[in-house]
Amino acid sequence: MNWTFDLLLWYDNAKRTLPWRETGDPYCIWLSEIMLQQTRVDQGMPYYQRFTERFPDVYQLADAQEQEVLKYWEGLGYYSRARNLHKAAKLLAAMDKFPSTAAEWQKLPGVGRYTSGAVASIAFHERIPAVDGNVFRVISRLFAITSDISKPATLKLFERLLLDVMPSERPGDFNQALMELGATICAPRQPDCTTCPIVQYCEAGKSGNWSLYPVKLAKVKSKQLNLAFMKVEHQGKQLWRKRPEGGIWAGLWEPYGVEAEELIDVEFVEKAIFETFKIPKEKASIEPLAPSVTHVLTHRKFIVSFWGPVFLSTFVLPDGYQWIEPEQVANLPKSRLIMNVTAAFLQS
DNA sequence: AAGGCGGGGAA
DNA sequence: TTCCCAGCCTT
Repeated sequence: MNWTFDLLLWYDNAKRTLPWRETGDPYCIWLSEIMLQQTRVDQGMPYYQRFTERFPDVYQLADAQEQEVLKYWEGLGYYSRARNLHKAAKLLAAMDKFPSTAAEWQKLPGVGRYTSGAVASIAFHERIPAVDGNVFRVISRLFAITSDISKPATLKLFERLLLDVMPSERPGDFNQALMELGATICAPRQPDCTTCPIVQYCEAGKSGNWSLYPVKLAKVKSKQLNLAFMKVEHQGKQLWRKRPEGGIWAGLWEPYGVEAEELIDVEFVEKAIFETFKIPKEKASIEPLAPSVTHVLTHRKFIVSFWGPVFLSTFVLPDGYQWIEPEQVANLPKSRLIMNVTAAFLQS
């Protein structure tokens, strides 16, 4: 007997009931894997429900407009996932059937080593590992591995190790069991080793040294940036733009704004408005629309202020911006930051 | 190999 | 605050 047996036995009894575990549909399994990238189950669940209701199969998704797909992703973050999902759906819809191997799945946009392994093992029973953050933690503790998990070579090491030990039967359940253990018992802090089904095999668990694993050297450094959004109006319409490809919040909408390294005060905003819209300085006088807020991301910290309103008598359209009817604003896909402050823009 | 890319829950 | 979550892509 070995640890893989005990792990699977535990999984059969203790696994959570999740909607994507109630189906064998590759579309649903693929969607769930994309949606849960760097995202907790609790956070993704309501999105999964709404998404599958509106896009029940790959053809419905492929036929949709990207803006509507983003609308259903609104607030979930990492929006390139939604755009790549949509692109991949178009490719899949043009095929006779879903690919059945991890190698084929990994050719699709947004599908990397983890997701391809997860989909192929769960939906098609291919004997291939799926190493995510949970698996890194469980396996590094189980074997007291001190390799830096932020290095690609360490991922290969873990995949090699798992390929050697994973059972031929139920590879998908085996991969999910590792993730389930990491998510429910073998937590980053305060793991519950007393209820762990494989603690007797675990180097870290037996010695109480769980806090040493996994080893992760790279740490993201957060940069601070200042943003100012302005309510600019012309004949009852507001100035908004769809953020360009390539950067943060790509494809999502926001009101007219400026960004700067330095603090953005009223003088800064008045100067920006004067230079952009060429209106008389005395008419460029504006005030705060709402209190400033701090918006924190993993790699950014934004200090955000809101100004206006600015009424334009002449029609000025900065590059990339459009005039939007206030009633249409609700339909635009927006980042969480913009979702939070849209009300202040509409009412004031 | 390194950095960009969201948002939220937990300690 | 800090960590990290069913990671992927570009440079």
